[in-house]
Parts: sequence; structure tokens; C-alpha cells
Amino acid sequence: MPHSETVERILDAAELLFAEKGFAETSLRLITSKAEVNLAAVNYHFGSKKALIQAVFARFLGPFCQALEHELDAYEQQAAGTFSLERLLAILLEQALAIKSRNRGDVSVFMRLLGLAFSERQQDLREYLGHLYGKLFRRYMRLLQLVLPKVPPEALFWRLHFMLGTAIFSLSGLKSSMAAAEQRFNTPLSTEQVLNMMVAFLAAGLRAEAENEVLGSSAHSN
Amino acid sequence: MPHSETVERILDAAELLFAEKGFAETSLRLITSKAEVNLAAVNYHFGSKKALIQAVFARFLGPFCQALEHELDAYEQQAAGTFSLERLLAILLEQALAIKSRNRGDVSVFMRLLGLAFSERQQDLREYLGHLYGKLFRRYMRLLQLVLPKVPPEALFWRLHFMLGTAIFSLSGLKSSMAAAEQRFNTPLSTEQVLNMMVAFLAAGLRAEAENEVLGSSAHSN
DNA sequence: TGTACATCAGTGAACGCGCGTTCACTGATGTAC
DNA sequence: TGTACATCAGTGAACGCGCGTTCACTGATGTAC
Repeated sequence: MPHSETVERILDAAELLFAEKGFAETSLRLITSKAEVNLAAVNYHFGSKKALIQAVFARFLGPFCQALEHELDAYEQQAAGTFSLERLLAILLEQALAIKSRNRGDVSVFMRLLGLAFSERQQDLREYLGHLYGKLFRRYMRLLQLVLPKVPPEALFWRLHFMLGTAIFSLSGLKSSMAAAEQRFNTPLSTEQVLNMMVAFLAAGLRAEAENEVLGSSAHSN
Repeated sequence: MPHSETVERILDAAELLFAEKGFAETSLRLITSKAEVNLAAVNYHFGSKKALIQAVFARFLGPFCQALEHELDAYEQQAAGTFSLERLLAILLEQALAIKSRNRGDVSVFMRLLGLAFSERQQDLREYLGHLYGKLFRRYMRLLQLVLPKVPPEALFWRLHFMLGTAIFSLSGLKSSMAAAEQRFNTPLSTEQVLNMMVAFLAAGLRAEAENEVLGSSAHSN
């Protein structure tokens, strides 16, 4: 998929529209008319709608993972054994935030796309991403474990899932939540302030002492 | 929308298929053939696909909210001023779990539908739900505030969003995550054990001390 | 320098298909007199 | 008890529409000789 202006315009339009409406509800006609490009150009350059979806993900996840990897390298060298959980979380969120300005979008676009990858019926997309970025995911998990030696690996696995949920879900709807918060409390917050709150929330959750059994075991087995 | 066997069969099929594939990718033909019912029956009984979607939500959210309200009543009377955060969270998750056995589904169905309500382009669905269940949501938030007097309301608002994300996201993919965990650690967990871990994670996150500024304020403004 | 050909980004119109919805109709059940 | 009519759940076939994809084609640019 080499570069031409048409290719870039299609990717730009598709990225925004997918984030806004999901894959199924975004037609090629909508994408090409927003991109001011011929309808047939998508199939000419990408082959199919499915391949366009993968190209959209490759274009924004590639730089994100590269930058994250680079930041982790730098931090590992500099911090040399004295990692901070908060800093590790902040690095992750900062990279998500950095993607936004690169793509003239806001974080929600990035996070909504990530959310789609998990929630939509795109099994092959998930496999494709897992194959490309699984290594980085495992590296991040290893770093977290290093910082949280007292948390058993099984618990860490689940807490990482909980954390993913918080990040993807809350940042997907960040704009509308910020509007709701401002209307309610009359004090506008910056994205950075919200992310700082999120880091505090996640760090405390990840550090939690071992759980009690609070659910009634009367509960309904699976 | 009174009761007839046909109506129930349509709702059952639609509930499962919507949870599995989303709204746009679930056609009426698919629903009616799974329900073994005539194609025209959906429009006959519900009027439109959109109205069917709302009916699906009303059917499972109604009982859920009623049960939750009832449990909160009981707990408020019994605990009389000595609430526990963990118990409050457990009550919420127990009700989600109870819905599952009522509907012969598993929790994922319930949570995936909830997730759809937040993520799909169904603005009127969200308004409809907000109107019906906003009161209960605010009651729950008030109870949380009571248990967490040291957390400022603004922070609690955000932490509640973070918590929603964890619950909806992780429980949506619960089955596949549990399979992945079992493959990785060779020790099968029950749904209740996962939920206990989630309560511990959320309780610690909700209780977190005030946040530090860990994000570089070099960051890109919104 | 000129001509023939290959390459390739892009186009316009059409393809068949599955979609949500509509409509005239059926057949069973209940009600009025 | 019998007949006429109303109601209503359900049906089969068709409607127009928007979808992703295909295809023959154009026109500009580069290459070979």
C-alpha cells in the first residue's frame, strides 16, 4: 500500500468515520465522498473494505507502538531498576495522547478504534493485531510485574484486563464525559487532569491487596 | 407490546444476536429465522427494527434495575449507616450475575448489550435509557459518595466512569478472557472468583488518595 | 528526436445481493343479535 | 342455537434502496529502440 494523495485521503476519512460510526455503518460511498475521491478508488488501492480497515489500524497503531517501545527503552535505561508504577502508566497514556496530535484528531478517535478492534465481529483483525503487537503487550506486562512483585501473575493478568477496560471505555467517550462533568460541576478540566485521575485510579487498583470473598457463593455457577 | 409466544421468541433471538454481532450486523432475517418466526412478524409486533432494539433493552434492564433497587433498599435498612464499599460493589455485580441465570445466557450477553448502548450510534436509545434509569444511577452514586466521604464529588464522578469501563469491558469478553487465563495458568477460575478480583480492584481504585501530576504538562492541549 | 508500447492512478457505470419495510391476504377466535 | 361481523396474530411475496465489488475504459508518464 504505497503512498499517494488519494490513499492518504481515504485513510484519513475512513479513520474518522470508523471511529464515529463503526465499521458496518460506514459505507465506502460515505468514505469516498468525505475524502472527495472516486468510489472505486478504495477497491483499487486496498482491494476490499476489510483490507481498508486493517490499513487504518496499521497506520495508527504502528507509530504508537514504535513510540511506546522507544519510550520504554529510554525509561528502562534511565530509571535502571527503580521503576514507578505511576510513571509506567503515564508513559502509556502519554503515547496515546501523542498519537492524537499527530493525526489532528483527539484521543477519542484513537480509543474508539481500539475499542472497535475488541468489540466488533472482526476476528481476523484481532488476530492480525495480536500477531503484530503481542510482543509489546507482553513486554509491558513484564514491566508491570516488576513494579508489582507482590501481585500474583494470575491476579495481574486480570487487573491488566480491568485496566484496559477503564482506558478504552472512558477515553472513547472522553469528550462527552468532559462535557457532562463541566455542566455538572462548572469547572472545566483539561485532558491531562482527567488522565492524572485515571493514573491514580489505575495505580491504586493494580496495587490492591489480595481480594476478600464478598460475593455470595450462593451465586449461579457457569 | 403484550405477550405472545412469537414476541418472546423474537426478543430471545434478538437479544443473543445483538449481543453477539451488534445492531447493524444483525438483520431481521437472521433474527426471525433463528426465532423460527415469519420475517414480517417483527414489524407486525414492534413496528420497526429500532423499536425492537429498545424492547430488548427494556426487557432485561427493567428487571435488573428493579432487583437492584430492591437489594439497595434491603441493604440500606439492614446496614443502617455502616455501609461497606466492597458490599456496595458486590451488590451491583451480583445483580448482573443474577440476570444471566434468569435469561439462560451468561453475563457476557448482559454486559455486551450494555456496552452496545454506550458505544453504538444509537443516540435515542441512550436518551431512552437515561430517562428510565437515570434515577437509579444517581442513587447509586449518592451511596458511593456516602461510603467515600473523602473523595471529592468531581473525582468520584470520573472514578465511576472508570469503574463502568472496567465492568462493561471486562465482562463483555469474560468468556474468552477466562479461556485465555486458563490456557496460560492452567488453573480454571469461576466467574465469582473473577468478580471478587474485580471488586478488590475497583474498591482500591475508588479509594485512591488524591492524584499526583504524573503526566508531562508538555502535553498537547485539547 | 520521434514513435511504439507498457505501466499505472484513477473513473463512471453497472452488477447482483441482502436489507428493512409494506401490503393484501388468511384463518382462528370472540361478540352481537 | 345459528349467523353475521369484528378483531387480531400471523403470512408470503414483493417493494425500492443502498451496499461492496467489478469492469471496460481514460489519460498521463516513463521506457525502449
